[in-house]
Amino acid sequence: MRYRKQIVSLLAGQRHLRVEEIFNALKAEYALLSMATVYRNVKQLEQGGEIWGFLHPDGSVRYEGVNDQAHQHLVCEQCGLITEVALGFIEDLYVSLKEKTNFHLHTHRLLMIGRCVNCQ
Amino acid sequence: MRYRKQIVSLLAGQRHLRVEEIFNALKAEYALLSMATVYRNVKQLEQGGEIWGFLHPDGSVRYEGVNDQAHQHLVCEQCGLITEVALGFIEDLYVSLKEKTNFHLHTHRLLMIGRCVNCQ
DNA sequence: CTGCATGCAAACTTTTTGCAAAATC
DNA sequence: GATTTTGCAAAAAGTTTGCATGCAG
Repeated sequence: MRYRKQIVSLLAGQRHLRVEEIFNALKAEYALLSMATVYRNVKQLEQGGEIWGFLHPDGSVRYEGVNDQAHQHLVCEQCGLITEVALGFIEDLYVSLKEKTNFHLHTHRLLMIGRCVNCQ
Repeated sequence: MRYRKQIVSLLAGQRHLRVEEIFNALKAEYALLSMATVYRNVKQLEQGGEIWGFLHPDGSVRYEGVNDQAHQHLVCEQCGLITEVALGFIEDLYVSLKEKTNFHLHTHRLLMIGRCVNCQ
């Protein structure tokens, strides 16, 4: 996985990219790169928990880096702007879910959809 | 949209179905039904906020009904089992986000991924 | 009637796979 | 050298669209 690091760092910068966008970004540097490779790398990184994908309200699958900083998404349904916020209390869930339901949480994805400041 | 109601009630029953599964379920009753129609209906229902889709960890897009009962998902990454739980405090978010960031929340999707009781 | 929803087939888009060449260890 | 990763091309999924027909208001 020669491209592993590049993909991770691409996604580390607060970005939510489609596979094709990742491809284009890397393509600039590695002209020979193929989509198949990007798909393979993305899938492995996702399974390894280093990045994750979610369904954007526009219908596309987007990926972002999993950083230690727990954070959640505000997605504007009008313009697509994604803002990340930190909602600390989510962490409490991990503990209480384990206690109450014996469900062992590994990770979570909170997508909050609405209208951003500019689109109201 | 002749199939609107059937799709909504199919998804109302605690189910998380792929488009193809919706198609198969309705196909039993309406032999002539085509996938295109299901896609068209699903998309319209989604845009209308009656159902919504999310990316299941297995990679497929699944839909579920939006019922008044706010609820969240526990998805087992091992067996795929989806459990729904009600986490009341999420509602507080709507108010506090509006106050703090002026982001007007319309809806949210919380996916919690981990291991269910049987798969630990 | 008039207009919107549907079925069908074709066109796209997105994602996966087989395999030989190349890179890695 | 043996093993893993890559490019390419082709195939398989998944999704959308054009158009003639059918159903609903």
